[in-house]
Amino acid sequence: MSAKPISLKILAAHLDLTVGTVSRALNGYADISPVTRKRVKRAADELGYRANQNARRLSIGNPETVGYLMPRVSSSIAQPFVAQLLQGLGEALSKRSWDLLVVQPNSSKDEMAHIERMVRSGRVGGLVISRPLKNDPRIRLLQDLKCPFVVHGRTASCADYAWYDVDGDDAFVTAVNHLVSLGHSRTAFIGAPLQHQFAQDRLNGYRSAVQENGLVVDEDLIQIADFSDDGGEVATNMLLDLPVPPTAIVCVSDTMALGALAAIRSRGLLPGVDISVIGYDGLKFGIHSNPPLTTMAQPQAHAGRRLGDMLLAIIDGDDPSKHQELQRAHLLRRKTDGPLHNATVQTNVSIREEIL
Amino acid sequence: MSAKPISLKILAAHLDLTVGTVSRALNGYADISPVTRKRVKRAADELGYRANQNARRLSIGNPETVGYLMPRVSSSIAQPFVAQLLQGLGEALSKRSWDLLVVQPNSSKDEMAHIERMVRSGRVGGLVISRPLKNDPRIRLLQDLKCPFVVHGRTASCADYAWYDVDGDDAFVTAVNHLVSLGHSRTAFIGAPLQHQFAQDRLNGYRSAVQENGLVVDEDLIQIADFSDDGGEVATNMLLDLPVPPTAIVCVSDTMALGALAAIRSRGLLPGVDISVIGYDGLKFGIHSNPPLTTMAQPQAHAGRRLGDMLLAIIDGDDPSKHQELQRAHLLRRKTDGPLHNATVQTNVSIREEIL
DNA sequence: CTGAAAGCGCTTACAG
DNA sequence: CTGAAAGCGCTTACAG
Repeated sequence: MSAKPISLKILAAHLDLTVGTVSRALNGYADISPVTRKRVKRAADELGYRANQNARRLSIGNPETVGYLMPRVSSSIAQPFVAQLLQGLGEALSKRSWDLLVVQPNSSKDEMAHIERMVRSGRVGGLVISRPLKNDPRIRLLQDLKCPFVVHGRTASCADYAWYDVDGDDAFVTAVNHLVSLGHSRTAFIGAPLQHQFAQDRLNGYRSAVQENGLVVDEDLIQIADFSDDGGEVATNMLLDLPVPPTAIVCVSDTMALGALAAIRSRGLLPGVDISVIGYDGLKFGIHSNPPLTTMAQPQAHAGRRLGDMLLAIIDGDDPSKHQELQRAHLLRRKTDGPLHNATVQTNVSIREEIL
Repeated sequence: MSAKPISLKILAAHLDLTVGTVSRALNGYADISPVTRKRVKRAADELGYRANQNARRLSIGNPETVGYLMPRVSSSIAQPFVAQLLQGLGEALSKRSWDLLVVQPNSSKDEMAHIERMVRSGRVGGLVISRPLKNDPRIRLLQDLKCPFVVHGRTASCADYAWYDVDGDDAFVTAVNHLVSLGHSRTAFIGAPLQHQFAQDRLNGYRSAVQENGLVVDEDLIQIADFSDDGGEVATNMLLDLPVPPTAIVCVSDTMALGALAAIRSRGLLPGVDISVIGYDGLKFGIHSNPPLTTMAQPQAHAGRRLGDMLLAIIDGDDPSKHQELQRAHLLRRKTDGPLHNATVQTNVSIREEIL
């Protein structure tokens, strides 16, 4: 189908030189006379010669490629960060003109098999993985395979590998403190399934912040749901049905927070006035929600870039544990956080009494 | 850094066979005795042998890899479709265990260079590109290089290559007709820069629908702006400042429509009541806008999958022009479209008079 | 400064 | 049914 590319051999023949000489000229070896170097480069340009990468990489024994394991199918709203991450990774790799391979596994088993195949077949020199589970088998596998890797996120015991993460614990302390300062003493937490380490971290932050403010953690105020807007909506409905509903909610993601807003509005309540909601991520979309979503914004523009740089450094021989970067999220106030509104703080018991 | 993978040579030595025999056994050649085939496969499994892909691909002369050219940095809201597309492409390729390479160029020049390098260096056997320009140099280049490719979107003269597109012309006819049926006779169009073919297609649909309904195209009602929510907001403000503002607006994307909603709300008007707005894309996020966004939804879940299948078929030798697929968008009514509301249809002239 | 040759790890006609 | 050998297109010591 595609036109046969010209090889080093025919370029050499064209120049009346040997392939070895041409190769060295092209690769800037010092022991080539300036004049033939010029000649060779010119001819290569003219003929559009490009070294075959499979051959080159086989020869030098380096795949010059890293792989990115896409997070498995999550809610369609949640994906925007993937494009940004790829962008950053690509930038980092392009400085050395390495390639970026993406892999999307269907199941956990599949994922493990993919990893093993990728590294054993010499296709990649390193891997980046996202959103680790609490006890992530991929990390163990990569360590066993002695394959350089970096993780976007981190697990509880993360001392011996490289990672880039945003401090979810800290973020939720900030969020809860902010709500307390607005007068809220019943703040609920809407979380994602706890096998994800990030879900656990954020819950930990919530718990410790509640306690540090001299309040008691009410387990009824902790709702774990599907990591989606629908999940957020379901969880919020549970909370609003409590005998004593919360006056504020922190959500593990902006997407879930959008579901929370929907549930709140559907009851005729006003987010930010009757009930405060704080999301997490800082998605730009939150500007357009109803009302605009207050959120803990994470500085994720550089994540891909940093992860790429780290991985390259590790492949070059750096100690992975030297490459660990913890960023902080910051409170981005829009319109869904507000002072405790006493008039509307009523229990469902009293509402029911009114109805009866 | 990474553990040295075991090669065919050492696997063969381990089995007391030659590499040729082992290779054929592994690749299921018929002329290998069943018993040694079993023996070989078992040993391969036990030792975790995986054929080195650079060597294999060099030998068979097939990169077994396709590349995806990421659209250049667009607004962060607009990116979600990238993840979906990659997912679909990955699925299609995985059936034959081909690899997916992603490339993100920084400039148009950079992009052309990338393409040339990718194909000339034998890194990819085919390429998929997104969002073609009206006269897209990438298409010409790929044709010159005789490199199999498919395009996500299409240009005006698209007879001789493979593409998958959603009919933007048709979609805007549908949108305008719908608004006309609601009583709107002054519908504006908010578009993106016209070098993008999709922007032109959608404008064409708008124009012809207006005319087909016996109305006159008012050039003041056509606003081209930056392809972002801010662009949509700016354009809408221009429209609302007209002596006789429109009563409805169709937008070239949901993202721009969100900006339109913001501009409308900021004037104390109600989208869907005072002014109708219809977006394009069908982003799930539109459920959460204020109010929920009516949109022309495109069935993009399968785009990646289809494009991947097409590309593979073309690489196998199919005629590219046999692979052209045009999907239709459908009207997804949420809350921003409504009947013409006479009470609020007032020109700015009258508003100004009130103020004076 | 350039050439001749070995090697990277596979696949695949060709013998036997 | 298996072995011996050539070849894929590069890179890189080693001679000279």
